[in-house]
Amino acid sequence: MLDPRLFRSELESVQQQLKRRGVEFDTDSYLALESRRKDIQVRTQDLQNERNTRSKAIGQAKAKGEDIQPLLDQVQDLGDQLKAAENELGEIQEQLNVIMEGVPNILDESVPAGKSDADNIEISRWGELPQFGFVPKDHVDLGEPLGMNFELGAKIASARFVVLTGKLATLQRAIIQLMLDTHVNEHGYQEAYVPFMANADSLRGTGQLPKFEADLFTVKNDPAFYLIPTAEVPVTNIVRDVIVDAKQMPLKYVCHSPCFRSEAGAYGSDVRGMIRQHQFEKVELVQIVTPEQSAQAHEELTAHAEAILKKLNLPYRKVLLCAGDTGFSSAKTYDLEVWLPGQQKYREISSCSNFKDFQARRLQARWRNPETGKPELVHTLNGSGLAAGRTLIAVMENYQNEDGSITVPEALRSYLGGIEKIV
RNA sequence: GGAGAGAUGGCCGAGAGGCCGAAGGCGCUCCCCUGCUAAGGGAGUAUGUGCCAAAAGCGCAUCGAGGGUUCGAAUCCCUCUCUCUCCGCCA
Repeated sequence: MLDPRLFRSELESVQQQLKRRGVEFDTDSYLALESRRKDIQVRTQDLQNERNTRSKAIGQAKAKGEDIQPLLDQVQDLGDQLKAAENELGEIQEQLNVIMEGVPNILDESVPAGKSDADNIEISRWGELPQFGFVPKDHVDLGEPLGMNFELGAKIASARFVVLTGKLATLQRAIIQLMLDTHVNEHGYQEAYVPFMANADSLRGTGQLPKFEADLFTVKNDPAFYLIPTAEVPVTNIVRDVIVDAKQMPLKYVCHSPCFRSEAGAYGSDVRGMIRQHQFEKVELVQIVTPEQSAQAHEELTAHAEAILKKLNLPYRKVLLCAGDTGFSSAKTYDLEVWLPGQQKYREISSCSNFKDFQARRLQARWRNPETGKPELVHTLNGSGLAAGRTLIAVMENYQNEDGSITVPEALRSYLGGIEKIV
């Protein structure tokens, strides 16, 4: 959510900013609603003030033993007026809230113009594309003989689920372990274990609700739970309604979790293989920082995700998302795309975003600025470090041999009992 | 699942219809005193929000959440959530 004061004082500039995303903000209906809000709020508070003053007078008169009946007569219809005003105010504020919650974050200045992923800007490339003396297979063909089974996933649950058995399952676990160990031991993150279901308040805090409910799986319960689409949700909500001690900043959490996504809008895309699943494993990096730290923290966090790709010697490129492709809550996002020889394409394996104070405002996540002594909104950031399922795919495809075996990357061998090949 | 107790500011804790945005303590900040240290004295110290360009100022709201009773609710009533204790069940 953006600062409501920004709308009141710099409406035109906000409208211009939103245009960069291709969002047309209807200032007329906003202004009409806002001026009603002002009128009614002032009237409501005046009435409340009057009630408070008169009630106090009644109390004092009673204490002196005076007759309070005349005073009671004076306030007779005040209650009804007040209730009507309060109700009207509540309705208007609700309407304003719906509008405000539907407005995406203001983009960082450095975000390039553009409409779709075709306009994203490649920042850098790393690693050498592997050369094969044969036609490389994709992970589906490679995986089948090794224990990757989509039919079983469909039988047990539905399409877009997979069963991994044997060394492939272990390989994925090893990948997760390598990521966690690296981020904890080398990058200074604190490991977190969190609920994999979250309530509506938490989803609202990180921006998935109310706008993106269709992307979530709901668990029947009263009130409903949602399966987390990313560990970002529970981890970032650690600081919801919290004033963080300045000494503890920045807070850096790393969390492995399964992620559940309905992929409602993705019919027909990436139906083959493990690229786009309803359930996948991810190691997520979350940072809670002060506003002045966030730009640098964003670069660092992205580098932390890159470090995993480097350890695994997987070729990748770093992309700065353009205005049209940057997510709703994000001010600026880097994607890391790993090379998949089976597709002859770079595919997203990590998305690292700086949300600035957008999530923090919804979350009421604050820190106490020692300079002002006042609580101020924190900045939140997160990024995949990395998506484990896609990392598994990337390892399989980049490390494949002509006989269909997979060479285990050096960095993972200690996690796999020293074996060098999966056959 | 059953029985009981509870939820008040950064923390502890008083408060039982009006004098309560809330005593007292701890912590923290500033000042004074003391040659160090320890101790002592004084002042300050919730959050959100409206009017306002902003500050100042003046309001409004908030005592787990939501409803209700009342001229007036931290306080009375109802519903819910969470925490703790005991019993049962359980990885």
